[in-house]
Amino acid sequence: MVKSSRQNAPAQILSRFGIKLLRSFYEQPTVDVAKQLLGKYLVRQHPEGATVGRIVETEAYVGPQDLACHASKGRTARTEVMFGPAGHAYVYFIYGFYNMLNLVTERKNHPAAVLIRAVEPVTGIDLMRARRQLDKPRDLASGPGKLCQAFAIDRSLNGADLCDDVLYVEERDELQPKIRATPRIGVDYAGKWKDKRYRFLVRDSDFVSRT
DNA sequence: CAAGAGATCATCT
DNA sequence: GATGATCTCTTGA
Repeated sequence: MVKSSRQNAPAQILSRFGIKLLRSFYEQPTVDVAKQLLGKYLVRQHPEGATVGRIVETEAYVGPQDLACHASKGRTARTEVMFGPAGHAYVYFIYGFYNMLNLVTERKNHPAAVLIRAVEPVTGIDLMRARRQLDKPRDLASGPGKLCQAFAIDRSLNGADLCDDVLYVEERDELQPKIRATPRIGVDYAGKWKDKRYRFLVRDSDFVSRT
């Protein structure tokens, strides 16, 4: 018995646990990172329990020239993290209510990041329900503000290293899903940059913020 | 279902 | 003093 279950162990480990993404992943061009994050798993460790979600929607904010990117306004206290090395969280507060989670990309002094807009709840669903005061899995993390609420992500995580153990992304045993690209949401002020197709969605996912 | 308003505060002018 | 990488609720068809 013991022997036969040991024989099965490697495959089980590969499918049940993922491999944490390395900093080199985040150092790639921002659009590539945004696309490749789809189908990977956002993991948040927390005293109340872990929450995990399959990333189904992202947006790329590619640098200071991108008028939708906060860094286009210059280097300030808020945007400082984006000017640092890749593989850190950029979390900011907006509209007086919501936090937004971004993952910093590219090299030091090139301010760019990927906004995580929606995940499909996988682990810790009851914890997400409690935090969101909602039952339906589809509504738990189908938007950047909702997902931060469900995952207990706030500005205390601004600057967190994604190569540590509190907040990170892992790859599981899954091929990259089919992708759809659209303009980004809520950036009408960004001139010619507002029409760039820098929003990426998993095709056919029911867990995106909007279609 | 679509459209609109209101909530509420950190950040930058 | 204005605004925003949003969400939820209300209204009305």
